Amino acid sequence: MKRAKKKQFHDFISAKGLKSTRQREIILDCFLSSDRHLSTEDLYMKVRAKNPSIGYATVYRSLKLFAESGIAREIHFGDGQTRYEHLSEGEHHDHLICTRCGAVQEFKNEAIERLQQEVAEHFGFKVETHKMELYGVCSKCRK
Amino acid sequence: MKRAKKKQFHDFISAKGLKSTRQREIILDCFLSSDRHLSTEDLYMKVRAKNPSIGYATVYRSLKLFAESGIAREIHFGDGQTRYEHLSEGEHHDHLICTRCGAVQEFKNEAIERLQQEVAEHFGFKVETHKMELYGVCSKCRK
DNA sequence: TACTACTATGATAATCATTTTCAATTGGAG
DNA sequence: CTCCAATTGAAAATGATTATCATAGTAGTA
Repeated sequence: MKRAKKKQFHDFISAKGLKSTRQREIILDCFLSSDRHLSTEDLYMKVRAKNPSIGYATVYRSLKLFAESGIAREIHFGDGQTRYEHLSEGEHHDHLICTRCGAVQEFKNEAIERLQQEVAEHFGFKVETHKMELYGVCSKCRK
Repeated sequence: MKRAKKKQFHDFISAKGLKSTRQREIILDCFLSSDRHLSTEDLYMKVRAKNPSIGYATVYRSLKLFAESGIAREIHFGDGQTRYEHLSEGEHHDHLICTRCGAVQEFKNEAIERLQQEVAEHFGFKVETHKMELYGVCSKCRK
Protein backbone atom coordinates (compact mmCIF):
# COMPACT_ATOMS: atom_id res chain seq x y z
CA MET A 1 0.00 0.00 0.00
CA LYS A 2 3.03 2.21 0.29
CA ARG A 3 3.38 1.68 -3.45
CA ALA A 4 -0.26 2.50 -4.01
CA LYS A 5 0.04 5.77 -2.15
CA LYS A 6 3.17 6.74 -3.99
CA LYS A 7 1.40 6.13 -7.24
CA GLN A 8 -1.61 8.07 -6.08
CA PHE A 9 0.60 11.00 -5.19
CA HIS A 10 2.52 10.90 -8.45
CA ASP A 11 -0.68 10.73 -10.44
CA PHE A 12 -1.91 13.76 -8.57
CA ILE A 13 1.33 15.61 -9.18
CA SER A 14 1.31 15.06 -12.90
CA ALA A 15 -2.41 15.67 -13.27
CA LYS A 16 -1.87 19.06 -11.69
CA GLY A 17 1.14 19.85 -13.85
CA LEU A 18 3.41 19.88 -10.83
CA LYS A 19 6.86 18.45 -10.66
CA SER A 20 8.47 15.51 -9.00
CA THR A 21 11.52 16.55 -7.05
CA ARG A 22 14.19 14.95 -4.95
CA GLN A 23 12.92 16.74 -1.82
CA ARG A 24 9.35 15.68 -2.30
CA GLU A 25 10.40 12.08 -2.72
CA ILE A 26 12.40 12.15 0.48
CA ILE A 27 9.58 13.78 2.39
CA LEU A 28 7.07 11.33 0.97
CA ASP A 29 9.24 8.38 1.97
CA CYS A 30 9.62 9.71 5.48
CA PHE A 31 5.91 10.29 5.76
CA LEU A 32 4.95 6.87 4.48
CA SER A 33 7.40 5.11 6.76
CA SER A 34 6.18 6.91 9.85
CA ASP A 35 3.51 5.97 12.27
CA ARG A 36 0.24 7.79 12.22
CA HIS A 37 -0.59 11.22 13.67
CA LEU A 38 2.63 12.89 12.77
CA SER A 39 3.11 16.56 13.45
CA THR A 40 4.85 18.75 10.91
CA GLU A 41 7.74 19.13 13.28
CA ASP A 42 8.06 15.37 13.78
CA LEU A 43 8.25 14.90 10.06
CA TYR A 44 10.70 17.76 9.66
CA MET A 45 13.02 16.05 12.12
CA LYS A 46 12.87 12.78 10.25
CA VAL A 47 13.48 14.53 6.96
CA ARG A 48 16.39 16.47 8.38
CA ALA A 49 18.04 13.24 9.43
CA LYS A 50 18.05 12.08 5.84
CA ASN A 51 18.86 15.38 4.26
CA PRO A 52 19.73 18.36 6.44
CA SER A 53 19.41 20.86 3.65
CA ILE A 54 15.66 20.53 3.27
CA GLY A 55 13.83 23.51 4.71
CA TYR A 56 10.88 23.71 7.02
CA ALA A 57 8.75 25.44 4.41
CA THR A 58 9.17 22.60 1.97
CA VAL A 59 7.92 20.12 4.53
CA TYR A 60 4.85 22.26 5.13
CA ARG A 61 4.24 22.59 1.43
CA SER A 62 4.61 18.88 0.88
CA LEU A 63 2.18 17.95 3.62
CA LYS A 64 -0.41 20.22 2.10
CA LEU A 65 0.07 18.45 -1.19
CA PHE A 66 -0.22 15.05 0.46
CA ALA A 67 -3.53 16.12 1.91
CA GLU A 68 -4.72 17.50 -1.41
CA SER A 69 -3.77 14.35 -3.20
CA GLY A 70 -5.79 12.28 -0.77
CA ILE A 71 -3.01 10.21 0.77
CA ALA A 72 -3.07 12.15 4.04
CA ARG A 73 -5.47 14.08 6.18
CA GLU A 74 -5.02 16.95 8.57
CA ILE A 75 -6.07 16.39 12.14
CA HIS A 76 -6.34 18.87 14.99
CA PHE A 77 -6.28 17.65 18.56
CA GLY A 78 -6.62 21.04 20.20
CA ASP A 79 -3.02 21.60 21.10
CA GLY A 80 -1.74 24.21 18.71
CA GLN A 81 -0.28 21.72 16.26
CA THR A 82 -1.54 20.35 13.00
CA ARG A 83 -0.95 16.67 12.58
CA TYR A 84 -1.31 14.45 9.55
CA GLU A 85 -2.40 10.89 9.35
CA HIS A 86 -2.27 8.37 6.56
CA LEU A 87 -5.46 8.02 4.64
CA SER A 88 -6.34 5.10 2.45
CA GLU A 89 -8.94 5.38 -0.25
CA GLY A 90 -12.34 5.92 1.32
CA GLU A 91 -11.08 4.97 4.74
CA HIS A 92 -11.76 6.93 7.85
CA HIS A 93 -11.62 6.15 11.49
CA ASP A 94 -11.96 7.86 14.82
CA HIS A 95 -9.78 8.40 17.86
CA LEU A 96 -9.57 7.63 21.53
CA ILE A 97 -7.12 10.04 23.10
CA CYS A 98 -5.62 9.63 26.54
CA THR A 99 -5.59 12.91 28.41
CA ARG A 100 -2.81 11.67 30.69
CA CYS A 101 -0.20 10.18 28.42
CA GLY A 102 -1.37 11.39 25.02
CA ALA A 103 -1.69 7.88 23.57
CA VAL A 104 -3.97 7.69 20.57
CA GLN A 105 -6.00 4.62 19.76
CA GLU A 106 -7.89 4.39 16.51
CA PHE A 107 -11.21 2.73 16.07
CA LYS A 108 -14.02 2.32 13.63
CA ASN A 109 -17.63 1.59 14.38
CA GLU A 110 -20.21 1.03 11.70
CA ALA A 111 -23.17 1.37 14.01
CA ILE A 112 -22.09 4.85 15.07
CA GLU A 113 -21.63 5.88 11.48
CA ARG A 114 -25.09 4.73 10.55
CA LEU A 115 -26.50 6.78 13.40
CA GLN A 116 -24.50 9.78 12.27
CA GLN A 117 -26.09 9.48 8.86
CA GLU A 118 -29.51 9.33 10.43
CA VAL A 119 -28.93 12.40 12.52
CA ALA A 120 -27.60 14.29 9.52
CA GLU A 121 -30.58 13.33 7.42
CA HIS A 122 -32.89 14.49 10.14
CA PHE A 123 -31.44 17.98 9.74
CA GLY A 124 -31.28 17.78 5.96
CA PHE A 125 -27.49 17.56 5.93
CA LYS A 126 -25.49 15.59 3.46
CA VAL A 127 -22.40 14.40 5.36
CA GLU A 128 -19.07 14.58 3.59
CA THR A 129 -16.67 13.80 6.40
CA HIS A 130 -16.73 13.60 10.12
CA LYS A 131 -14.51 13.76 13.10
CA MET A 132 -15.01 11.99 16.36
CA GLU A 133 -12.67 12.03 19.29
CA LEU A 134 -13.18 10.51 22.69
CA TYR A 135 -10.97 11.95 25.39
CA GLY A 136 -10.32 10.04 28.57
CA VAL A 137 -7.92 7.85 30.47
CA CYS A 138 -6.39 4.84 28.77
CA SER A 139 -6.09 1.42 30.35
CA LYS A 140 -2.42 1.87 31.21
CA CYS A 141 -2.94 5.18 32.95
CA ARG A 142 -5.89 3.82 34.93
CA LYS A 143 -3.71 1.35 36.76
CA MET B 1 -29.97 30.02 33.51
CA LYS B 2 -27.98 33.16 32.92
CA ARG B 3 -28.25 33.66 36.66
CA ALA B 4 -27.18 30.11 37.35
CA LYS B 5 -24.08 30.49 35.24
CA LYS B 6 -23.18 33.77 36.85
CA LYS B 7 -23.46 32.13 40.22
CA GLN B 8 -21.40 29.18 39.07
CA PHE B 9 -18.67 31.52 37.87
CA HIS B 10 -18.68 33.61 41.02
CA ASP B 11 -18.51 30.51 43.17
CA PHE B 12 -15.54 29.35 41.16
CA ILE B 13 -13.86 32.73 41.47
CA SER B 14 -14.17 32.88 45.23
CA ALA B 15 -13.29 29.23 45.73
CA LYS B 16 -10.05 29.89 43.90
CA GLY B 17 -9.32 33.05 45.84
CA LEU B 18 -9.61 35.16 42.71
CA LYS B 19 -11.29 38.52 42.47
CA SER B 20 -14.42 39.83 40.93
CA THR B 21 -13.67 42.82 38.76
CA ARG B 22 -15.59 45.28 36.67
CA GLN B 23 -13.94 43.95 33.50
CA ARG B 24 -14.75 40.35 34.22
CA GLU B 25 -18.38 41.21 34.85
CA ILE B 26 -18.67 43.03 31.56
CA ILE B 27 -17.01 40.21 29.67
CA LEU B 28 -19.19 37.65 31.40
CA ASP B 29 -22.33 39.57 30.49
CA CYS B 30 -21.27 39.84 26.88
CA PHE B 31 -20.49 36.17 26.76
CA LEU B 32 -23.74 35.07 28.33
CA SER B 33 -25.80 37.27 26.06
CA SER B 34 -24.14 35.98 22.93
CA ASP B 35 -25.08 33.12 20.74
CA ARG B 36 -23.08 29.98 20.81
CA HIS B 37 -19.71 29.29 19.14
CA LEU B 38 -18.19 32.65 19.75
CA SER B 39 -14.61 33.31 18.78
CA THR B 40 -12.37 35.32 21.05
CA GLU B 41 -12.35 38.09 18.51
CA ASP B 42 -16.15 38.14 18.28
CA LEU B 43 -16.36 38.54 22.01
CA TYR B 44 -13.64 41.16 22.08
CA MET B 45 -15.67 43.24 19.62
CA LYS B 46 -18.78 43.00 21.75
CA VAL B 47 -16.85 43.90 24.87
CA ARG B 48 -15.20 46.84 23.16
CA ALA B 49 -18.60 48.22 22.27
CA LYS B 50 -19.48 48.37 25.95
CA ASN B 51 -16.13 49.46 27.24
CA PRO B 52 -13.37 50.38 24.79
CA SER B 53 -10.68 50.37 27.41
CA ILE B 54 -10.74 46.62 27.99
CA GLY B 55 -7.76 44.90 26.42
CA TYR B 56 -7.53 41.85 24.25
CA ALA B 57 -5.49 39.97 26.81
CA THR B 58 -8.17 40.36 29.43
CA VAL B 59 -10.75 38.82 27.14
CA TYR B 60 -8.45 35.87 26.53
CA ARG B 61 -7.82 35.49 30.23
CA SER B 62 -11.50 35.65 31.05
CA LEU B 63 -12.48 33.03 28.50
CA LYS B 64 -9.92 30.68 29.99
CA LEU B 65 -11.51 31.21 33.37
CA PHE B 66 -14.98 30.62 32.00
CA ALA B 67 -13.79 27.32 30.63
CA GLU B 68 -12.12 26.39 33.91
CA SER B 69 -15.22 27.26 35.87
CA GLY B 70 -17.30 24.99 33.71
CA ILE B 71 -19.63 27.56 32.18
CA ALA B 72 -17.92 27.44 28.79
CA ARG B 73 -16.00 25.04 26.65
CA GLU B 74 -13.32 25.52 24.05
CA ILE B 75 -14.06 24.25 20.59
CA HIS B 76 -11.77 23.96 17.60
CA PHE B 77 -13.21 23.72 14.14
CA GLY B 78 -9.94 23.48 12.29
CA ASP B 79 -9.66 27.06 11.13
CA GLY B 80 -6.98 28.69 13.23
CA GLN B 81 -9.39 30.12 15.79
CA THR B 82 -10.46 28.96 19.20
CA ARG B 83 -14.14 29.35 19.87
CA TYR B 84 -16.12 29.02 23.06
CA GLU B 85 -19.59 27.73 23.56
CA HIS B 86 -21.92 27.86 26.53
CA LEU B 87 -21.92 24.78 28.66
CA SER B 88 -24.63 23.89 31.11
CA GLU B 89 -23.97 21.49 33.95
CA GLY B 90 -23.33 18.04 32.57
CA GLU B 91 -24.57 19.02 29.15
CA HIS B 92 -22.77 18.28 25.96
CA HIS B 93 -23.77 18.12 22.38
CA ASP B 94 -22.26 17.66 18.99
CA HIS B 95 -22.10 19.61 15.77
CA LEU B 96 -23.15 19.48 12.18
CA ILE B 97 -21.08 21.98 10.24
CA CYS B 98 -21.88 23.15 6.74
CA THR B 99 -18.76 23.29 4.60
CA ARG B 100 -20.41 25.78 2.24
CA CYS B 101 -21.94 28.45 4.44
CA GLY B 102 -20.37 27.65 7.80
CA ALA B 103 -23.71 27.18 9.55
CA VAL B 104 -23.48 25.14 12.73
CA GLN B 105 -26.32 22.93 13.92
CA GLU B 106 -26.16 21.31 17.30
CA PHE B 107 -27.51 17.91 18.09
CA LYS B 108 -27.51 15.29 20.77
CA ASN B 109 -27.98 11.59 20.33
CA GLU B 110 -28.13 9.18 23.23
CA ALA B 111 -27.72 6.09 21.11
CA ILE B 112 -24.43 7.36 19.70
CA GLU B 113 -23.19 8.16 23.16
CA ARG B 114 -23.98 4.71 24.43
CA LEU B 115 -22.02 3.25 21.54
CA GLN B 116 -19.12 5.55 22.28
CA GLN B 117 -19.03 4.23 25.81
CA GLU B 118 -19.03 0.69 24.51
CA VAL B 119 -16.17 1.35 22.15
CA ALA B 120 -14.17 3.04 24.89
CA GLU B 121 -14.74 0.17 27.28
CA HIS B 122 -13.60 -2.26 24.67
CA PHE B 123 -10.22 -0.51 24.66
CA GLY B 124 -10.14 -0.07 28.43
CA PHE B 125 -10.66 3.69 28.21
CA LYS B 126 -12.63 5.71 30.67
CA VAL B 127 -14.19 8.55 28.64
CA GLU B 128 -14.17 12.02 30.15
CA THR B 129 -15.34 14.12 27.24
CA HIS B 130 -15.83 13.72 23.56
CA LYS B 131 -16.07 15.73 20.43
CA MET B 132 -18.00 14.83 17.35
CA GLU B 133 -18.38 16.94 14.27
CA LEU B 134 -20.09 16.03 11.05
CA TYR B 135 -19.03 18.12 8.08
CA GLY B 136 -21.22 18.38 5.04
CA VAL B 137 -23.75 20.44 3.15
CA CYS B 138 -26.75 21.85 4.97
CA SER B 139 -30.29 21.77 3.65
CA LYS B 140 -30.21 25.40 2.49
CA CYS B 141 -27.00 24.99 0.54
CA ARG B 142 -28.28 21.82 -1.11
CA LYS B 143 -31.06 23.62 -2.88
C1' DT C 1 21.21 18.04 -26.22
C1' DA C 2 19.79 22.82 -25.75
C1' DC C 3 15.89 25.91 -25.01
C1' DT C 4 12.06 27.46 -22.63
C1' DA C 5 8.50 28.10 -19.44
C1' DC C 6 7.17 27.11 -15.35
C1' DT C 7 7.42 25.09 -10.82
C1' DA C 8 10.13 24.25 -6.55
C1' DT C 9 13.34 25.35 -3.02
C1' DG C 10 15.60 27.48 1.06
C1' DA C 11 16.26 31.38 3.84
C1' DT C 12 14.12 34.82 5.82
C1' DA C 13 10.61 38.00 6.80
C1' DA C 14 5.79 38.37 7.67
C1' DT C 15 1.42 37.03 9.73
C1' DC C 16 -2.00 35.41 12.97
C1' DA C 17 -3.62 33.81 17.20
C1' DT C 18 -2.34 33.50 21.70
C1' DT C 19 0.77 34.32 25.92
C1' DT C 20 3.80 36.57 28.69
C1' DT C 21 5.84 40.51 30.85
C1' DC C 22 5.70 44.34 33.77
C1' DA C 23 4.59 48.49 35.92
C1' DA C 24 0.54 50.50 37.66
C1' DT C 25 -4.09 49.59 39.71
C1' DT C 26 -7.51 47.53 42.38
C1' DG C 27 -10.32 44.17 45.15
C1' DG C 28 -11.25 42.59 49.66
C1' DA C 29 -9.94 40.38 54.11
C1' DG C 30 -8.63 42.01 58.46
C1' DC D 1 -8.09 52.34 56.17
C1' DT D 2 -4.02 49.16 54.96
C1' DC D 3 -1.72 45.79 52.87
C1' DC D 4 -0.90 42.22 49.61
C1' DA D 5 -2.00 39.30 46.19
C1' DA D 6 -4.69 39.35 42.05
C1' DT D 7 -5.76 42.09 37.86
C1' DT D 8 -5.24 45.00 34.08
C1' DG D 9 -3.67 47.19 29.62
C1' DA D 10 -0.09 47.88 26.45
C1' DA D 11 3.38 46.12 24.26
C1' DA D 12 6.73 42.69 23.46
C1' DA D 13 7.33 37.73 22.93
C1' DT D 14 6.13 33.30 21.30
C1' DG D 15 4.90 29.42 18.32
C1' DA D 16 2.89 27.70 14.31
C1' DT D 17 2.19 28.56 9.69
C1' DT D 18 2.53 31.29 5.27
C1' DA D 19 4.32 34.48 1.96
C1' DT D 20 8.24 36.53 -0.51
C1' DC D 21 11.95 36.39 -3.60
C1' DA D 22 16.08 35.30 -5.86
C1' DT D 23 18.13 31.07 -7.36
C1' DA D 24 17.88 26.33 -8.96
C1' DG D 25 15.60 22.36 -11.02
C1' DT D 26 12.14 19.78 -13.96
C1' DA D 27 10.02 18.31 -18.05
C1' DG D 28 8.27 18.96 -22.46
C1' DT D 29 9.79 20.43 -27.10
C1' DA D 30 12.70 21.37 -31.01
